Amino acid sequence: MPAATHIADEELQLHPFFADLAPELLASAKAGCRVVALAPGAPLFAMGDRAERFWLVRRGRIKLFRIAPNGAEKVVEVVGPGQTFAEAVMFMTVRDYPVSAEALTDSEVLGFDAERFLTLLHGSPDTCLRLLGALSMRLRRRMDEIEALSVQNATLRVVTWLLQNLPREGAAVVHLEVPKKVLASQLSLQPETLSRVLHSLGEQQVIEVDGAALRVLDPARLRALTLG
Amino acid sequence: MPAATHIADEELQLHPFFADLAPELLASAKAGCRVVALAPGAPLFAMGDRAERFWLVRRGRIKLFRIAPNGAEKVVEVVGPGQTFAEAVMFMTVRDYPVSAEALTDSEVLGFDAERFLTLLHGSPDTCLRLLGALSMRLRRRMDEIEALSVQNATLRVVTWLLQNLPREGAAVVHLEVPKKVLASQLSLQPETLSRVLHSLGEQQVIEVDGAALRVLDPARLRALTLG
DNA sequence: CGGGGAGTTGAACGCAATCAAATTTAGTGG
DNA sequence: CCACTAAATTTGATTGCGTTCAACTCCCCG
Repeated sequence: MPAATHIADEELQLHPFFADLAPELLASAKAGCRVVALAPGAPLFAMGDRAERFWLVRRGRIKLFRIAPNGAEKVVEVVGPGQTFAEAVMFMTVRDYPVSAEALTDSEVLGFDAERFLTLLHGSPDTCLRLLGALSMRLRRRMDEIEALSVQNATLRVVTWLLQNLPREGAAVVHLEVPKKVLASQLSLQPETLSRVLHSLGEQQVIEVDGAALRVLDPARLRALTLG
Repeated sequence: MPAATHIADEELQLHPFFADLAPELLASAKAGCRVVALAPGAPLFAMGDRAERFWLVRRGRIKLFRIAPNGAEKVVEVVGPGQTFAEAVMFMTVRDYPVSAEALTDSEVLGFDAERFLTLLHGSPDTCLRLLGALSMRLRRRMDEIEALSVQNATLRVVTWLLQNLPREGAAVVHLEVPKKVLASQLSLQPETLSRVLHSLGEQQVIEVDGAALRVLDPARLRALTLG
């Protein structure tokens, strides 16, 4: 699919970071924007690269990950349409990407010039506050993850993830948007361990596993498991 | 020691968040400020409490931690003089503290009214940008920690911590500022495990343990361990 | 002296990682 | 539509690291 290089104001304004911008500031942001199309598996940037842009996903899914010195890969996050990533590098003195990014699926992302965006932030305290809100929420999620890694075992991490990804209403089914091994890495588990945990939860009649569809049979019991 | 209730402009301006503020804004921040003295072990707030203030340490050390449902305690961070904490709650819609805080030593902290500070941020984009920088750096550190928990074993976590806390120049000695069990919790280890790791590094002639003083005998070899 | 917390040491256990192999699924070209 | 290959996932067997439980030592402060 060819990249649509034109970017409508309306498309950007759907995102909080651009919603408050005065017309001339929005135009400036657009002027420094670049559209990038990515095939599945294609890299966008690598950890340590000089970070001159932050990104907004237009289509597809992008995997953010780190490679440890020993070669182990840890998936930090998977971002989808409408989500931004790597905004934080704009504000750091060492402006290097702290993660690598590559497409999981056929994707299209918008890259915004960090320097330019930083300049226009001076004229938009509202956008600054939205950014502060976004980073604060992310910080909290990271802290949740650190706690999970520190005190929860494999089953508990999977259960917590299920509960967090359960639709607020409607059928209690979680559809995996990524391969199981990617989910395993996000939860800091080996694929084998995730498989065993899901199997075990299935045996206990708590969930029902059908490929990428995880049906939660008993949400209450699932919640009870987290209060151990 | 009684709390000094007067707060000099100069004291605040040492901190980046206040350095850029126009005089009237600084005065406003001060007006909403409260001084709190804490004895060792005294709680400042608990996770889940309504967060109406963010804090600056004037003296002493404050432990930020979480208690998991199963009762396990995880120390997230220890903050010292000149450092702020819990700023992020200002920008979140659910304004509850995501951690608990208590004094490790005899301490004194300044608590700033979040609502008031949020208002004055509208008039100071520079301060907004400093906050964004601070949160971004913190976000990166959290990501480092997540990677460490995911891919490093106990020894590697201790070694990495040692390297990060080694003075840039001078004697290669790390003085523990907190009890070993607090450090263990920060590294998500049991106290017994930390003890064994330090003992083992001592046996290998990489470090020398003398109470709270950890002398690094061979920084190069320490660094080599991280490249495993 | 004596109590108590912090830290260390020892022994045994258990969870998840690792290694290995089978099996299912997905993707490709005929 | 099917055959074929590669990748994803599952299952089984084994190992090892860090936890857990328990006892002991060392200080510091009363």
